[in-house]
Amino acid sequence: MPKSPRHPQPNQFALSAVLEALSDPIRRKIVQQLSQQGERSCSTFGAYASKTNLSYHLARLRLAGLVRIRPEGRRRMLSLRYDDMEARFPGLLRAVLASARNERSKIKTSEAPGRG
Amino acid sequence: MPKSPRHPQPNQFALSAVLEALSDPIRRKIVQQLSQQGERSCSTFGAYASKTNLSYHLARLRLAGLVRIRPEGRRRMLSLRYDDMEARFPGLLRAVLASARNERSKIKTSEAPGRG
DNA sequence: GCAAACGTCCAATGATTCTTGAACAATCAT
DNA sequence: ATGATTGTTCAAGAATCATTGGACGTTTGC
Repeated sequence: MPKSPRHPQPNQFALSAVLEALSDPIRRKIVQQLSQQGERSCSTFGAYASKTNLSYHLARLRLAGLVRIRPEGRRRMLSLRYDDMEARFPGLLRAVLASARNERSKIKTSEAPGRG
Repeated sequence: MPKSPRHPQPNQFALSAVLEALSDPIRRKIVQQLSQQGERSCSTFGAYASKTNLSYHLARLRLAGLVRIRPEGRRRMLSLRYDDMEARFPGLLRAVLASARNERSKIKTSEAPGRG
């Protein structure tokens, strides 16, 4: 694998890039998992996209400042840059994660209360 | 002008559509102005894009659930659907608006502490 | 060195998005 | 009805994004 990739600093984060990154369901899912389960290798997310495509999505998350990628052996460990995001855009990531959780339980809201 | 356009209900709002809508600087600027100055006519935002292009951006905001468009005479009045957004995705719009305000004051952060 | 495991980089393709201009529609004033 | 105002709709082009396959680089193990 190539060298360690570039990571922007918090004061370089662009709101447009962050929102674009989070607007994609695959990328949002990855961010969600990282927030729940902590650091993980790229291959953990192999089910969400092909190898190449996953690399593309991870690069977008990285360039937006949302994730950090750290080489370890022949793997690359992914982690959420929650604190950096919080420093730059307070409350934003938290709100998006909460909204994503909330949306999952969207199906069926008003209708047929029935008995169950 | 055609009939009154379609507006989705809060339980139909999609997080991806909302984040996509807010990821564009022009659309975010419009949302920002609406949040600060209340209801306004489309033409108020004529400086941000051409007539046709503006109509396109406003349609995206509308379909995402972010704005309501109401015909009044020969104008169309725009307003932010803040409460509907808050009901569907609590804290999200507030966080984005705060982030947008914050970003504006980004230029020059760490450098030349000097004496002032 | 050679092969397998894990990912990245590049070029190409298909799908969306953004932007524009021309034509159309509704309202207001004369 | 005529014309000006205010926006929408349609078709088309430019730009960007998403996805894929093939080649390549790095680490691990024989």
